[in-house]
Amino acid sequence: MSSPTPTQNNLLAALPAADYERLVPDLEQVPLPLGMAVYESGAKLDYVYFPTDCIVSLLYVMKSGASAEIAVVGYEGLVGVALFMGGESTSSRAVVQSAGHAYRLPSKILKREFEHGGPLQHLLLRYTQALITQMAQTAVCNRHHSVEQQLARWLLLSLDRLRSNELHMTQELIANMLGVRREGVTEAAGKLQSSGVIQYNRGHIMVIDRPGLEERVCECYAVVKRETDRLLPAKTAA
Amino acid sequence: MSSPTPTQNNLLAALPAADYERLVPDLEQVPLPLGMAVYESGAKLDYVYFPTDCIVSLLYVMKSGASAEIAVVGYEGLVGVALFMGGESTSSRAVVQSAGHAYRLPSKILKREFEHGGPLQHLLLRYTQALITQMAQTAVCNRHHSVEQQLARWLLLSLDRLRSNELHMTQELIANMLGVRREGVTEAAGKLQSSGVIQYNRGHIMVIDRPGLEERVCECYAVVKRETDRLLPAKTAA
DNA sequence: TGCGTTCTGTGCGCCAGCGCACAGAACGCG
DNA sequence: CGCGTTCTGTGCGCTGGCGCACAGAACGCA
Repeated sequence: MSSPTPTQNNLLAALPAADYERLVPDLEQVPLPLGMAVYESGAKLDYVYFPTDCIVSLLYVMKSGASAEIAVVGYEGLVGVALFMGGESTSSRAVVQSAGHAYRLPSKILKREFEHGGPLQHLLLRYTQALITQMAQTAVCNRHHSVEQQLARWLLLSLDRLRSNELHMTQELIANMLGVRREGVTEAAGKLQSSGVIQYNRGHIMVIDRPGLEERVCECYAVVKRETDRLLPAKTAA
Repeated sequence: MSSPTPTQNNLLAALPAADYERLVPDLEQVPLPLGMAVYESGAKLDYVYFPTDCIVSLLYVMKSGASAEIAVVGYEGLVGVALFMGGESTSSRAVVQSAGHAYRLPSKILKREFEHGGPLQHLLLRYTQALITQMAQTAVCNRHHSVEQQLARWLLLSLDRLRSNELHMTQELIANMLGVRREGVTEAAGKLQSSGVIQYNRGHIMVIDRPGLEERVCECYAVVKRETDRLLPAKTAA
């Protein structure tokens, strides 16, 4: 597997050529190993990250140690929206959930470009709105849906963001993301497996019947997907 | 009670004089009656609303009819961030939760001003980030905290946004916001009342011991408040 | 090959919150 | 003043998810 190019990130790919060319010299590819904290709660952001083949979870960790995922970011987005929103930091952490690579850009550069307005700014703001939709729907899902439905939603969202149908991830980790017990994930995954929708194997999950999975998911997935597609039409230019 | 002025909305009040003066002619005060849908899920936004003495809930209503509040907006913010984020619409509804007034501004005008960049843009984006924090924390709270804690959080957030210590609101409505049973609210409110923290009376709630209430709330309230205060320093200029 | 470690499956008892079904209490309209 | 309507309180039984405690299974390193 060769090293990914910047245009494998949809936001970078969607930039007008002129903007893209101006950014390229400052883009630096970095490997993002599993579990790495891309940024910590409350910390100032030195870089923003454009994932190409990894996923990063935004999650909040409570004083008690319990945690909950707020949103997940993959090749369709960037990590660090707080930078250009003006806050410089957020109360959540960003953790690599599936190892891979990202291009990072110094905060200063992104801010400068953002301030120019125009397509780059519009693109980033539209992405931010897609992220907002994801957060809102996470709140709703947390309130009303079963662990099984949430697991299905989480799988679909994650796999969409990896352009893949498999995932390396222990049940323990998934439980942390969903903010539920590990045993709850075991049970839910067991049901999905015995219905032939997924195949689970010690930290390796594979979706073998995507339509089947989509039948079992709650409406939350579709809401997020529809809104993401609406706000971020696939690659425009490079 | 005389009619509120635009500067009772913190965002409007924080604008530089020049920007404010430019907007004033297009600001129109409107009464927002209880229960009014300021905008519907998926609908195009014709106006944005700057509340002065009311609160508006952003909530998502599921196909089943069940609902959950995503965030609440008062004099500190505006309703309709999707407008300048580029989406023009959102998947949630905005419903008046406590009647009062707002100043509304035609979408076109706000968009034009936003595109100029500068203080107005920065202010709106910072507000949006505060809103994001609120949504994220709502997701966390929905996952991990008891109805009583959530009720406490909701009361504090709502009252902060009304600059008040009382609220007209039935338990039924609160239950809709929190996405729980009405009986659950009755029970939680009963506990708070018997500890002398609030006083409840047929659609009329009054906080009589705010420190007591703050002792019972989960950390989610403080996170949102701290972040809101950080991002939106109180009135700057008018 | 063997042994520790990590991951997954299972079986409890427990409890918060749900759904439902009423009863009383407060209000407001004619 | 009386009567319908709205709001609040209470009492069930039920269930999904929690916390805990193991046991087996797979892996990986020596």
